[in-house]
Formats: sequence, C-alpha cells, structure tokens
Amino acid sequence: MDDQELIVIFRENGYKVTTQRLAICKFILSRKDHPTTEQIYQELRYEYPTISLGTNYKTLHLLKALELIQELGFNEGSVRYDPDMELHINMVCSKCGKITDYKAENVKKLWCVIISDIGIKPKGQRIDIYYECDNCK
Amino acid sequence: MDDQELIVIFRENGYKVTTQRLAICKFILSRKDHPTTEQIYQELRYEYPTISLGTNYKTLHLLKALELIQELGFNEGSVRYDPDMELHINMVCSKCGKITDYKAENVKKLWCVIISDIGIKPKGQRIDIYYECDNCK
DNA sequence: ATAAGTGCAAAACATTTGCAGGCTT
DNA sequence: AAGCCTGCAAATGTTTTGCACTTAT
Repeated sequence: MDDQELIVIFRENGYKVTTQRLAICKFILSRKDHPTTEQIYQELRYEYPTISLGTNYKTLHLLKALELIQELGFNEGSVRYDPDMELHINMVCSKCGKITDYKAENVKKLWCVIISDIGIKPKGQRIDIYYECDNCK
Repeated sequence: MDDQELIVIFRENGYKVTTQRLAICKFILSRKDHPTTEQIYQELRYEYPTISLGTNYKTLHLLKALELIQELGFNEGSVRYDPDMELHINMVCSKCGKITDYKAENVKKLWCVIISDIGIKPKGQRIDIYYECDNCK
C-alpha cells in the first residue's frame, strides 16, 4: 500500500493526514514479523525522535478500527500487530517468540470445511501453531 | 480430575499440596468459560477470603507449567485460562466476549491434514473464531 | 527442621486518559 | 478559524517481586 492509498483511506473516514500517522501506518503495514507496540515505538523514534507513545497507541487502534491490521494478544504480556488480514496461520516459535505467517490454498479450503461444519459466519479468526523454529532447535 | 489425582501430580513434580493450590486448581479445571485471573480471584474469595492475588497468579503459572491449563492472551488486556488441553476451537463472541469450545472429530482430521501440509511437529496450537453469539445478535 | 508456599505491599510494566498547544483542513 | 491531533505527564490496570511469617514434608 502506498502513501496515496493511505491518505485516501484516512480522508474518506474523516481522519486527518499527519506525518506521524503516515509514518506509523507505513511502518506497521510493511512489517511481516508482528512487532509489539514497544518495538514499533522504538524503531520509529530513530526517524521521528519526538513521536510519543500515546500517538503510537492511538494510531494502532485507529488502524485496527479501519481493519488494516490485526491485534494479537499473547500471554507474554504483549500485544503484537499483524498487517495480514487474510486467512493465515501464525507460526509462533515457543522458544524465541519469532512469528512467521503460513499461507496456503489448502489451508483455506480445509478451513472452509470446518466453518461450514460449525455452521456460523465468522467475523474473523486467529490460528496459531506453536513450534520450535529452525534457529532454536 | 479429582483431588487425589491432583495431589499425586503435585507431589510427583515436587510441589507441596496446600489448601490454596487445591482450591485454585479445582476451580479452574472445572470451568469451561475461560475466566480471567481477576474472575478466578474474586470467585475464590467467597470461599477463601484471605487468599491473595499473588498466590492466584503463581498457582496459575504453575498449572500452566504442568500443562494442565492453557493461557490465552486476548487484546482486551486480559489473559484467560482454558483447562481443555485437547485440540479445539475457541468460539469467541466479539460483542460480549463469551467463549465456548467447539470440538469435533472432523476438526481434528482436517487439522492433521494442515499440519502434515506444513510439515512441522507443533508443540501446541490455538484456534479462535470470532463471531456474534446467539444472545448478542 | 527445613524448605517451600502464603499474604501483603511495593515495584514494575503496559495501556489509557486529559489537556494545552500545534497542525490539517 | 475550527477542530482534530500531538506530545507530555498523570492515572489506571495488570502482573511480578520481595520479604517476613506460616505450613507441608
């Protein structure tokens, strides 16, 4: 997603376009490693030293409300953000905590079978697999 | 799981058997609604008015380490506990937050297919479906 | 008797909120 | 010009930690 698309989305939803918002949005939307709030804040401070934690939180909530990112609560006392809104599996290393996404056509098909078995219309889903990643084993 | 089984598990793992531990364990193991730490604490205080929050947290961590319960982080700023360690789907109402488990043979079969597709040995998994429950819609 | 567990209170974190000043529209 | 947005700081909420006392072994 480029700047222009983001700007249109903000304006269409009645939100102003600010430097901070663009920066936070572009940052999280480009990351595939599901960073925590703190990681996002710390990395943004390199380029925008005066950016505040509050703005960081508010903007992430905004992005969630706009359904551009997904919030994943973990039990390490952290919330992580995932810009992939499509059906996928979060592969979580139970040692180092690294998360990568797994996406495959077959997963989608099987998931559809499960959904129709249950007989409800989901608003969303979250699928985690905990394992030991290559680096850790 | 009855008292005797729990007592054996504690002793075998080198943990002492105390009134508080038994109470907290029996409570959470019997609950199917994935209560939060606070809910567990508040409910236990009716019967054990002097029980402390610290003990509550420590015992829940112990149970997690013994793999008797699962800790599910949500993004409402809460951690919930689930005594069902088998493969199942957490059906989470996105309005009222109520969680019920969905378990079916078919889910297990399909899950096995997904796992073998990915080609790793998972240590565990978490599957949530967000929807609107009957009461809320 | 000893070591581990409890309760309490303080400390450590994470997140939210309120508000004065600044920036987008 | 008006109102939303930002940065800061204080408030809130949750979880962890330290320690003296108690209890299980």
